[in-house]
Parts: sequence; C-alpha cells; structure tokens
Amino acid sequence: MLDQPLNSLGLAKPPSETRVVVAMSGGVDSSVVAAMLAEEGYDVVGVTLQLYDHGAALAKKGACCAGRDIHDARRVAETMGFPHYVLDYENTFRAAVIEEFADAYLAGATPVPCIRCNERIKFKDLLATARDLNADCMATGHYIQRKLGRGPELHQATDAARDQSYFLFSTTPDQLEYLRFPLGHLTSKAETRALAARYGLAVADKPDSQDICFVPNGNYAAVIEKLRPGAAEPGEIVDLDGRVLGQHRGVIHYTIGQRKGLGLGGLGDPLFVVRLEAGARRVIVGPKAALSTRTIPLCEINWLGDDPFDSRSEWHLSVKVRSTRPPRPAVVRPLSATEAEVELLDPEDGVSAGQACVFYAPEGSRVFGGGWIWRGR
RNA sequence: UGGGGCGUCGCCAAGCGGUAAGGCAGCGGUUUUUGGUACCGCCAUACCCAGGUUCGAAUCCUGGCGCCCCAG
Repeated sequence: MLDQPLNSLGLAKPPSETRVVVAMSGGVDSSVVAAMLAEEGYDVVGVTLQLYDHGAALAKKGACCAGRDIHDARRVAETMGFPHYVLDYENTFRAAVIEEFADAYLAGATPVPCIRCNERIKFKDLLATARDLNADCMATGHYIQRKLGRGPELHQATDAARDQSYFLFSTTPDQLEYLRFPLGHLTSKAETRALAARYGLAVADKPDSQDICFVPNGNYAAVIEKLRPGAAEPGEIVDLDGRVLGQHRGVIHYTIGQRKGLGLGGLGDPLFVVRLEAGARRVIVGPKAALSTRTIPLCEINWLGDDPFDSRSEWHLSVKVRSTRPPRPAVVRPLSATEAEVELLDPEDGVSAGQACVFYAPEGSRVFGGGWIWRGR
C-alpha cells in the first residue's frame, strides 16, 4: 500500500479500483470532469440532483440541475459509458436553500443561495450519498483547487476570472478531505470546452450557467411572493434625514447599494439603497458616499487555517465581499470560533447582510474560509 | 386683474434669432454560478396655447391660459 504510487486523484491505488462520484449538473464543466476521469479509467459514477421544478426550467437558458440539464448529464454518461443516477432533491433543496432565500429577503438581507446549495446540498447530502456508494472521493466541476499542505488546503483556481472560491468558502476540512476539483488548474474555460469537444460531448457549446438557478427570468421577487404570499408590502423610501422621498414596492425588491428601481428622479445625483428596515418596511437611500463600509460583522465562520481561528486576536488577510472583485486587504478580529469583525483597509460599497465575506491569504492563492455578513450586535 | 417673476422630456435644467446640452428616473444590452455595482446604447420634428415679425424663433412682438412672489 505504501509503495503504491498515488493516482491523479491522490489515492494510492489504480484508477480502475478507485470509485469516484462526479456531481454532474448537466453543464460543460462537470461533464468534462466525468468524461476525463472515465477516460483515465476510474470507476466513475455520475450523480445529478434534481433540485427544483424542471417544468419551469425547461425553457430557461443557463439553468442547472433540472429539466434539460438532467438529460444532458445522462447523455454524457451514455457517451462515456459509466453509470448515472438522478436523485430527486426537490424537497431537500426547497427546505435547505429556497426557504431561507425567501426569509432572508423578507428580513431585509440579501442571500447567496449558490453558497447554501454547495454547503447544504452538494457537499452534504450528495457527499453522503457518494460515501454510501462506497466512493473513494467525490469530484465536481468547480473552478477551485485542493492542495496538500499540513492537510488538504483550499486554493483559488488558476484562472482568476473563473475562480469560484467565493461560492465555496464554507467547505469544511472534512468535506475537503473527500472532494476533488479536477478543473481548478485549467488556465481558461476555453480549455474545458476544448476537452468537451475532444470527448465528443454534446454540451461542449452549452452556455455557462448564470443567475439563480431556480429563479426564472431573473425575477427573484416573484419566487418569493409565490412562497410567501403578501411578502411584498409597499412602504416608504426615506433619505438619511428621514424625509420621505417616495414609495417602494416592498423591501424584498432591494439590496444595499442598489441604484435602479427606486424611481426617484429630479435630484442631481443618483441615490442608492443605504439600509433596509424590514420591520418598518422602510428603504433608506443616500448618496454613493453613504455606502462606504469599513467594518463588517461576521457569523457562521468556516475557518480553513492551520491553527484555530480564535487562537489569535487578529488575522491579517485579504477578503472578498462579493464574487466579482479581487480580494482586498483587511484585518479579521475573531470574537469567538465562529464570529468576527472584519476591518477593511479600504472601504467597500454595497456590503449587505446575508452576503459572504471570504478570507484569502494576503499573498498566494490559499482560501482561509470566510463568514456570513450580518447586522451585528 | 397693482407690481414683479416664470412656464423646455416623468423630474431638475441649459439655451438669449440659426435650426433642442446635461443630470436624475425609465428602457435595452454587456459584465457576473447571488443580489447589486459599473460600463455601453436608447429616450422632446419638440420648447403652455394662438397669432405675428423674420430667409429662419424655444429664443423678438401681441393676446390668451396657468403657476409663483410682493403688495394690498
């Protein structure tokens, strides 16, 4: 056993004796992972979760995990000749992701359902299923890297433009032990598509998924109103001095930093949503300067450092407050093992409760986990 | 019904005789596995109405109409 060389998944046995469950969304990325591993001779088992009403998803471009995507995944399995299972996770997904999504908006926060889905579905239930299937590991098509240090470490993808670390910060060390991300080192998405073409996969030219998968046409408010009838109660739009400037269509339509959709014209400079008071159904607006945020309270922290999070009074890290922006230097001060206060060296705009704050090494690619932004106190 | 001011896109606002700036809002798009931001594009044959003067007017004149302010 000890002298057996490690295979490409880091396991000390030949691919043919290594069972790997591939989480297949039906998109190009996970399809290529499955095809690639099958080609290498691994004992691949493809699993696709049906997460929500596929009827609604049929027409949607760039969806995932429903409707047409399930068939796409199945076809890849047929093409490459490995078994493929579809599991009905509609109820689980609704309970673990969609319900909280709705409640977060009702509370005036702005959720990130994609992270919850990774954390509560893909890396929890699906991962457990993989273990039940006696798989040695589970692979996904995420653009992120797992590297071995003192233990398995999480690192940003080689291609910074595709890096998905923001959506995977809550991956725990246990999960990381078992997970594999074979696309994390690719230098561009074009490479993935080229591989898909080489394997003859029909999904090679399939558009990238985007937007929230269970929300049709980007109209997330409609989903919330369907789930929580009467959720969109109108209220006042108020400026920083408390003056009423207008009416809004319900707090669920807004997020911190939002400019569009206020319908307030005639003022010289644009107005942005500065604060949401769900209880009073109030939307507070102000100039761009009022968005500037330096201190951010975090809870539910997932720490991926080598030493315990609260073993130090402060960590000098880089952090991301949104997926599309390079990490910025910050001081993270633990309040407990799972709570902290983040001080950004340079303020960010549009920081909203419900969003994630992800930790990175000041230099290099390592991801140190992160936490959920909340109102604090 | 004495005096003064003003009426230009949904809102604010340039223009002052030469053939309608800009901002905000709105709409469309790009970017993006959250929301949002940002960026790009579109957005008054028309300037309260009716006459008139001019080769030519939103810009000048006359008369209406409507606001506002100061006096009463």
